[in-house]
Amino acid sequence: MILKPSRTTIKEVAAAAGVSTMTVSRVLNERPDVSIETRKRVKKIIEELEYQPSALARSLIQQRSYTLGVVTAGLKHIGPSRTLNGITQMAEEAGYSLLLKELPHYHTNQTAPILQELLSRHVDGIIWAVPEIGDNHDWVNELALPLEIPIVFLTMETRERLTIVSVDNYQGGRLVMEHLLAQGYQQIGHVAGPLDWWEARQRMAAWRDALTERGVVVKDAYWAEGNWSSASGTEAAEKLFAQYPEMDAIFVGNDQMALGVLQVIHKRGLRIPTDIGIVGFDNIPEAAYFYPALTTVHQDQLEVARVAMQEMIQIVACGWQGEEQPVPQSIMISPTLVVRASSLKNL
Amino acid sequence: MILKPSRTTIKEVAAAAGVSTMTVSRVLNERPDVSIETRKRVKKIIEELEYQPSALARSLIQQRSYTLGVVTAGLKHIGPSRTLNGITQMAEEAGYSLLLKELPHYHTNQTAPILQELLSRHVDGIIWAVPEIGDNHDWVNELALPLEIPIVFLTMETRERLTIVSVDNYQGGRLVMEHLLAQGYQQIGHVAGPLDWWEARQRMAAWRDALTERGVVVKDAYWAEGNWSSASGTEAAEKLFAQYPEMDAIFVGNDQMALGVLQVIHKRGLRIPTDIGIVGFDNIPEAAYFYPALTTVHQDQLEVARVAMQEMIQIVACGWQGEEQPVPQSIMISPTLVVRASSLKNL
DNA sequence: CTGAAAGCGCTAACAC
DNA sequence: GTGTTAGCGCTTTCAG
Repeated sequence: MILKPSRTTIKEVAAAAGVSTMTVSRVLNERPDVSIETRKRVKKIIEELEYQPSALARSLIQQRSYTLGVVTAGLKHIGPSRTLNGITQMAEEAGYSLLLKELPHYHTNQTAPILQELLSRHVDGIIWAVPEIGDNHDWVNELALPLEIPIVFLTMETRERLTIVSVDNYQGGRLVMEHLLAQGYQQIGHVAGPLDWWEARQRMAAWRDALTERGVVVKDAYWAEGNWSSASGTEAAEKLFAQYPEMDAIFVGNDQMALGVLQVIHKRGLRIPTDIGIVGFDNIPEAAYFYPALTTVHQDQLEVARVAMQEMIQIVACGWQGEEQPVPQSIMISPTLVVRASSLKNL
Repeated sequence: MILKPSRTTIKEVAAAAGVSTMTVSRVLNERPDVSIETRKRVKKIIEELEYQPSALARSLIQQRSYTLGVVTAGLKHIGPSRTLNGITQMAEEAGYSLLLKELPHYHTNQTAPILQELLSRHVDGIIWAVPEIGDNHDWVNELALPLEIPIVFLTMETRERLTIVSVDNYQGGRLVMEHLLAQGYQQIGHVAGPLDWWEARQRMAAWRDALTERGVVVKDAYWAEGNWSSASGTEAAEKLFAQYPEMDAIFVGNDQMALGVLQVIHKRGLRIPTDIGIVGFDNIPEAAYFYPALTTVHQDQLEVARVAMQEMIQIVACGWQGEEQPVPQSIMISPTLVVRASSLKNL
């Protein structure tokens, strides 16, 4: 089969079939009110001419494009790209095309032009898949609320009147702590991600709360802040060992930092998990092959995308049918703990 | 500022400014033939109404959308997402929007519908960023050649009449081998990626050629095939040690498999790089924090994207101006060797 | 310098 | 069942 660009128009098909463009249109849209014969004839011509209707022209007249805008950031990191992977799959399944924008930085005050551009391309909705860091979501009340098309946020702190889908990082942290405590670890330190990240704060809060509930008075010496990189994990671990020598376990804010932590532990000649237990967060593919294999928290990004897409479609459908929109809500997806050798003191 | 969807039309602007839509259009497109006063007045109204022209309507009439289709696969892996990252950056810079499609699998015979859909949305060109595996590019002669819009392929074997941009995997492999030989390693084994991948074959060919040039008769016992995963790296390493005990270095097809290989080496109590040297490929962020830090080959995906976008823009521009198209060519981007502890026998 | 008419490719609304 | 008219939002062409 040879593809031509969609330059064959409905007019040519109509002419070739000896009918009006309207009839061709009806055939294309599988309307019932076309006689069997005409339908057959038109379909044959469509095949022959390899006619492909213009989604652009359709979008224009139907005021609906079946296209969603996706805004992301930090695609070169595994987290955002996993999220995007989930979105592409769900969008495909739902019959939507995606218009992709990647922010140059996590922080950008250029959100208005980006929304403008997506709007100018008549997207039916927007998925904002940029992690919440510092004040990089401060624009939402000003810009997102008045937007007449739906916008669904991923990985953002709960806010009134907005539709948000996030993995429950706090719960993930609690899973880690329950596990470590159940294994008999007592002196649990924490390597936090950068605390301007909402996710890092959630994970840390879980650590702090779990300890506090056990009656531990959490001191500043018990934790150190990293920046998600393995290098920062190394630094943080050195610091922690210096200021908290009794430490017998570390809850590390992500797997990459955990890798850096492991290095420090090996250099110090400590045994894992006997002398010290380690747990990470994210379940990157490599984590199962760290030395030792790393216990970590798995986030189901496909599930996040599925829920986000469901919400989106529901809102779009309601707007389309003139029905009342569902109340915006914040939905949390539960993560799961993947237990491996690095934290299994009791075998 | 409050954004409305782009429902403010050029008509309303024209009415509010007391001019025809044509004049507004001229102002929008910065045409010179509008009086200063009229221009000012129109611009003011545009501001006030927050008017945003419809890119859709423009695309329809101009027969040009300033949109490119991007087809990718395996986004959840770091390689493809890095590539996509480069593409988004370069597209933004060039003023193009991106319509993203992710194939459900690397092998799919559903390429025609995907091209069709992109065409129906009037993309100006297509970037096919799916790695070449088995016969998953066999459709190109049939479908891509007759396409009236340009299509640029990434990471594909050279083919006549097609525009292709790839990292030179063969050269990368040669860099690895030069380095290992220079370090004094003699018995160099290879853990290949899955050999239906073009990239894996290129890397392996470099290994084989380098040894052959040194007068080594390459035996089947000297290599094993993996599937890119750390698990397969472990298996391959076990197999290699069994069938090639004299081995003093391993060139591993990617970093993730190298991680699995490292595990095996540690369990066997061998010292790196004294007893055995290891080199990977890809330079994933974690590689610098493997134990020991991994020597590997870095691929500049941003450069790949830049070159691909340049080619694309050039071809589009020529088609637009009715000029002759440049001759399709296959462009190779040189990778670089990142030397770390895992292969530094001589310090 | 400005506007009127025509039309990009398609479909909603109404005829017949 | 089918065709006609009108128009989505914009720009091209040509008149003035």
